[in-house]
Amino acid sequence: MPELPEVEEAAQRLRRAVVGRTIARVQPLHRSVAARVTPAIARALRGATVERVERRGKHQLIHLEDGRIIHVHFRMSGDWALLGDAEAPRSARLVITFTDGTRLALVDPRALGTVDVHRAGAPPVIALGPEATDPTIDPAEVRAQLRGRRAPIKVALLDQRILAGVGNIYAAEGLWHAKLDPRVAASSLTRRQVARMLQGIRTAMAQAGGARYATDEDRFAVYGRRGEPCRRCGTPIEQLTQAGRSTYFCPKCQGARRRS
DNA sequence: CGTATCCTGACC
DNA sequence: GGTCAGGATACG
Repeated sequence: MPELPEVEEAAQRLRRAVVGRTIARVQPLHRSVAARVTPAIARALRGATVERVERRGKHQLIHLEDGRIIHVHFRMSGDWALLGDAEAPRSARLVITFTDGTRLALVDPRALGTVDVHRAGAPPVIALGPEATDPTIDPAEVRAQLRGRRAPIKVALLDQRILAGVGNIYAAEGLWHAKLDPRVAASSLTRRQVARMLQGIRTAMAQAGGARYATDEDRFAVYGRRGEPCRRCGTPIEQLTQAGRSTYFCPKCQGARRRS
């Protein structure tokens, strides 16, 4: 499931599965896909060969040799599944069959994911900030982006134009690592605090991408842990709602009054 | 700016 | 039955 580390992992599986292969058949199985991949568009994909797979933030771009691009976004619950000979699961929203028999499914229980086919020469325009995992990001530039934004920092982080790939979980996790209060105005962060926040997000994402944990419980420091003791100071983790999304944080070590 | 909305499933 | 989900956008 899908924030930057998970989409990156999915894109790698996709790459291994489809680069160099030729599409034999495209079957939209739900209106979430069929609304944009019409029967004519699906038919026209037959015979096209995949040249490469690119990830930008949480977006995946399947570049075809003829210049067309299949643009996929998992939204809340999308993922790739290789079907083999198995029947497509109930949650499959799109199945692509390749000439060598490879069968790839977009599984997406909530059916909020999107698939768009762009014709050659008309690539998608996606407004994204720098990749959240990029260690060369200049904190001063991110701070400049955050100036004049009255939203709380946690809400601003969900705007993909600030940092590409940060979602609700890693926004909370990154702020915890950086000991920053999710409620403070984005515009109030110092350059130093922004630098710490960037490091915190990278730390959180690196932990997700690295060792696999047995359960979700061990993967996150604060996300989904309301009432459990903070790993740093033991204070119970609190949950609040910001812009309609849950935010988890430690009221003590992410307190508003602490400086740098 | 916050809120509703798309859609389905899991859980209380 | 209601509420809540790791996303993004169209609203008012």
